[in-house]
Amino acid sequence: MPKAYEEIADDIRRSIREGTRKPGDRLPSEADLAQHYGRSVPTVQNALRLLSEEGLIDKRHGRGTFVRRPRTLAVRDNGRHQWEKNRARAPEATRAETGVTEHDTGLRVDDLVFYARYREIEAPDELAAVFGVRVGTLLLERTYRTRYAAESAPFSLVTSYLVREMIAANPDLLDETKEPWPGGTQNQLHTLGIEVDRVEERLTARPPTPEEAKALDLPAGTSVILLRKTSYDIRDRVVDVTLVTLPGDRTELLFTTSLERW
Amino acid sequence: MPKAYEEIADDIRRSIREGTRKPGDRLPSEADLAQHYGRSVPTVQNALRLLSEEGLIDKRHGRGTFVRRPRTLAVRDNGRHQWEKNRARAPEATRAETGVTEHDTGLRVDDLVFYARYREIEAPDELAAVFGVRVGTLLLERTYRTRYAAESAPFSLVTSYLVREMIAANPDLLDETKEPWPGGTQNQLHTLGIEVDRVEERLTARPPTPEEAKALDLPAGTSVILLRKTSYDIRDRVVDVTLVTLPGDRTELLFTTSLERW
DNA sequence: GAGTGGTCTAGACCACTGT
DNA sequence: CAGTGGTCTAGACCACTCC
Repeated sequence: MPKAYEEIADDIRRSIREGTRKPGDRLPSEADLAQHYGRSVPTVQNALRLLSEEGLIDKRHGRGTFVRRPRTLAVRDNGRHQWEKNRARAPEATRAETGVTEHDTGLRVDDLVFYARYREIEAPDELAAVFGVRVGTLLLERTYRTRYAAESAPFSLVTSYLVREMIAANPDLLDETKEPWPGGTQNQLHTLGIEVDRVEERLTARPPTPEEAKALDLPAGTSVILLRKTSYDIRDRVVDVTLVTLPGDRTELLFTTSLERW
Repeated sequence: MPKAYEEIADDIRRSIREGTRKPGDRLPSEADLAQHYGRSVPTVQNALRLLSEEGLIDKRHGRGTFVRRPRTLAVRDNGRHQWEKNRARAPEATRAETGVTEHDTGLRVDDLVFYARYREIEAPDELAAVFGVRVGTLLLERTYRTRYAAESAPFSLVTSYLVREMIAANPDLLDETKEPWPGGTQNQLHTLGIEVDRVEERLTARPPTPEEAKALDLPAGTSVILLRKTSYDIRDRVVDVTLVTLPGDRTELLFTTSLERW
């Protein structure tokens, strides 16, 4: 026994994949679709919800249902880490010109709006273990939001953790009003004589929580990519842990792995 | 005006986050919840669907609704590429012992069931551009499915493309019955004198298509990670393009970037 | 067979959008 | 204001699971 809402969804999905309906096209109203398929409105809504969850359509209250346009804007390249390291010892003027974010997006500093908040917290179990410190050790938690000047939602949620004691020798690093810091975290660590040796990034993906969907202005039918970046210095200490939440429909991550020559 | 189904969803979501309801717990039946909240059954179903999309609960027909257990099984590490390169020149006995998949998952060859299909296709626009060949050039398309012996669904969908002319010198490479090939693609290329220099991996995430959900046996409320791997040889030619679809709830990707010393 | 979730209806009323 | 999607009801019947 074929399920009515799946049949309707299959039919519309096919029309989108085949190109009969193009990105940006408006679908008939739910009432019209109900009549066309000889079903009730809730059944049609059921079908449309399925397609919405798959990311194929956008429903807009009061306006209609539209075929979604695919999009990917920012590319985040792991070459950024070497790039940032090279900049860490450059003169301030050079560092202030362009940051990693502009390096990623190809935009200029003026196109972006930056926000940072610092807070001190006591290390919970998990972070204490990663940093190799006792539970309760003071950490500096730094929260960042960056968005396009033209848009209202940030394009990533970033939280970074540092061990307070490790960086306290430079009081400027505890002061959120010094952000955005020219040259980024690697330059900040450089002022303390810390050299970053390697960066580990762990990735997973899942549907957004309601809070994430709201903060990143994500439509239904999108995923978030969770990135956990751990920086090690040349003495193999963990010097920074950063958690990043990225919108799956607007982000591409690029990792290049160079191999040793034979 | 608060929406009833959101209030119900918020209430249950809170109970899960706070730990009042633990992973594996069964929720009351929809009828019971409807009575408890003084709402109709469809409204309760609406709330539960929301939580299901978020990946918090699992609905199982005829059995009940359960708090989902988080899981991550396989870790895919970009160290795998150097590891595979080192093996590419090893004796066959060594190569046959362990493949990259076992390297990733920590399992033994016996725990896995392997499947491969080869097919020749004419290069479409996009692949032709990547390989730097004319549209219509013959490519070898290799489709792989690997699954745990104990489970029915594979844990990834893999499709690899090679330029037929580039590999035809070794007829064994055109024969799917030679799979699984000890030492993997890098050893296959090595038999032709091709040395892989670097690997580029591009990642995005999105909800699964119905086909992907079925093939990977994905429950509602999960995402897929799409990985597109491009291998370059030491002459900077593209020698392999591989598309991988991974279940977001069972996979963690790990990338390590080493930086040059000062 | 009892209990669970899955599908569907017919219709009401609300909320948002654009004219 | 007309048209659109959003929410909700009360109840029917089906399909799956387990005892």
